[in-house]
Amino acid sequence: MPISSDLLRGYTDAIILKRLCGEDGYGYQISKDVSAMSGGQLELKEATLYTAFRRMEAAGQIRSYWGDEAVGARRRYYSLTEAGREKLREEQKTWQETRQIIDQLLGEEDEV
Amino acid sequence: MPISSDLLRGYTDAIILKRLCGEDGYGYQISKDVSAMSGGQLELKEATLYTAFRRMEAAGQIRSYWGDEAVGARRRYYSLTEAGREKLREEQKTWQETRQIIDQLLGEEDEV
DNA sequence: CATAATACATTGACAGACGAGGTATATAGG
DNA sequence: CCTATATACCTCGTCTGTCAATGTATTATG
Repeated sequence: MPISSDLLRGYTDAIILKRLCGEDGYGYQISKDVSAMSGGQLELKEATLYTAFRRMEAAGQIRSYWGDEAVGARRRYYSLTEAGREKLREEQKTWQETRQIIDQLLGEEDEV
Repeated sequence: MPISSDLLRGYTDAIILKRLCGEDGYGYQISKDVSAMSGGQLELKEATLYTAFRRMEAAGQIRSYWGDEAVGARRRYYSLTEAGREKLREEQKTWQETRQIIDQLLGEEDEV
């Protein structure tokens, strides 16, 4: 049973930025990478993915360029900008805070 | 700087259910309790709160009744149903999984 | 007697997620 | 050769949760 995407709302961007942190990537690949990294539990839907790319490119957090594949379908690669790197740092910090608060507010399962 | 509620999206219900787990409560009180329990970092906005009450009551997770205050403004109290208790357990479990996945996908701040 | 705190509630706008639909290329199997 | 599958891109319209704005009423405080 995959994780409800509604619970991930707001973290899509951060997850993509983190993936782009090491090296550039393209949509389909990023989707598969994230899926693999979560043990198949999280799957970024295509519509969600491309919406995020548009949003982040408009915000100057990523840049895109077409790959020069000789064969196969064309790929649009994305790379992190300095603003994107900064955004990622912020998001990671926010996540730590958010995590702590929810932990505190939800308590332990055996307390119910 | 309070936590963006957009990052909490989907957890509002769970947070309220958890608060109602110990004893019944009314809107304004729950709002203040949650605020206090988060060290003032999370504030459930009124519109969000009442939307959540309607949603959860319709789903049979909570029940409501008017208090019998002799003085002061009337209060509508909410209590957890068995379905609500079950829902809370599920949400807590989901949170543990979600937390782990995001941790894994976002990595450490100093890795950026 | 005005202000603030308590306490309830609704409406309409906004933003993110995503199902459904579309395009095109390459490969493997029958 | 044809079909199915995988790769790879994209958009439109819908749904849902959040929240600013707005409204009501009661009680206490200065």
